[in-house]
Amino acid sequence: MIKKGLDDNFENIRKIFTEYLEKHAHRKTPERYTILKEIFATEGHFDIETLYIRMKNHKYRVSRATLYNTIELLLDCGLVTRHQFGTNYAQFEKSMMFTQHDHFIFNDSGEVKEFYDPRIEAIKSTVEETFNVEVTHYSLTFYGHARSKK
Amino acid sequence: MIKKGLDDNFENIRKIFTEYLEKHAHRKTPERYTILKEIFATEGHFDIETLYIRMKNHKYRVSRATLYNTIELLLDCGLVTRHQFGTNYAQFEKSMMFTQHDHFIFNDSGEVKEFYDPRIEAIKSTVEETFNVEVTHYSLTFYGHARSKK
DNA sequence: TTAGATGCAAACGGTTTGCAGGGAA
DNA sequence: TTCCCTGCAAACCGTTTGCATCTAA
Repeated sequence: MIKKGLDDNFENIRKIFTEYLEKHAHRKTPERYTILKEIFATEGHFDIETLYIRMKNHKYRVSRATLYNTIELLLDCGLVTRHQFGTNYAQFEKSMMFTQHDHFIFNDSGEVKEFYDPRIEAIKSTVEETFNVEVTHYSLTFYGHARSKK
Repeated sequence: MIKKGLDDNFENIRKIFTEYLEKHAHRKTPERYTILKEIFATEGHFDIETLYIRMKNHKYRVSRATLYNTIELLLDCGLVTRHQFGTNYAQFEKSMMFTQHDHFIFNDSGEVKEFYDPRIEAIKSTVEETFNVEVTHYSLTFYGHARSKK
């Protein structure tokens, strides 16, 4: 049951990607679909190198160039989100349609926690009014460490 | 009057840096003080390359290596803050002791606006309680564009 | 058939590092 | 005098690009 649900969900993702590719007259290559599948098959955040290694381990050889190229498309159609957690390399995660969230990063390990606080929307609105702008996206990240137990 | 006030303020900054260097048994080299001065003499955000060029124009030749080295010290003693606005290079700004603020970035030009909304503190507290952590710092950045006038 | 995509490797650009020479303590 | 710091240039590493080859349409 659950398995089927997940499959159905991925079918939907696949369809979104297909529609996007068709709309923009991009080719539907097997590489692109395999990358999409690999990304949606795993949880959490990843960087390009990790994804590259993972696909190698799964016996599917793609070039880094194609990974960068495809990630670009996935970002453009909203299926993947890009983060830059204070480092000089990018991290990504599959978009979770109905669960907008922000991040807490452990200073030492880099471990990522997710949360959502609706009050951020109020701040966003205020910023939009203050500068007379339209916010397209935002990034809220807290950094810190476990509380020292007393 | 105002000029004097600024100078006094910089004297104070200088003193903070000196105390930091002494405390950590780091040498008080002229390069380090010149870099500090250059950073506090200008407004807004900057990256290493910009600072490098600017110092060259002011007829003071420093190596990039020394800039990176010194910035590290300034970050460590809290006189400078580091940002990574979604790019793969870092931007910095002098710390403004009494004016905590966040950023709005224009997607096209990269222009930076600053704001402060106290409601972020409430979100921070909630995150600390939720994950039982202590937040050491955070980053809140909105990205967007000017409102299209109708 | 052909324009767009892939794979490979070289180029790029910000940052880091190794090392010889220089200067603060 | 000592050894930390500086300047220079090479190394690093994530990302981008050029190009020959391949393939979806």
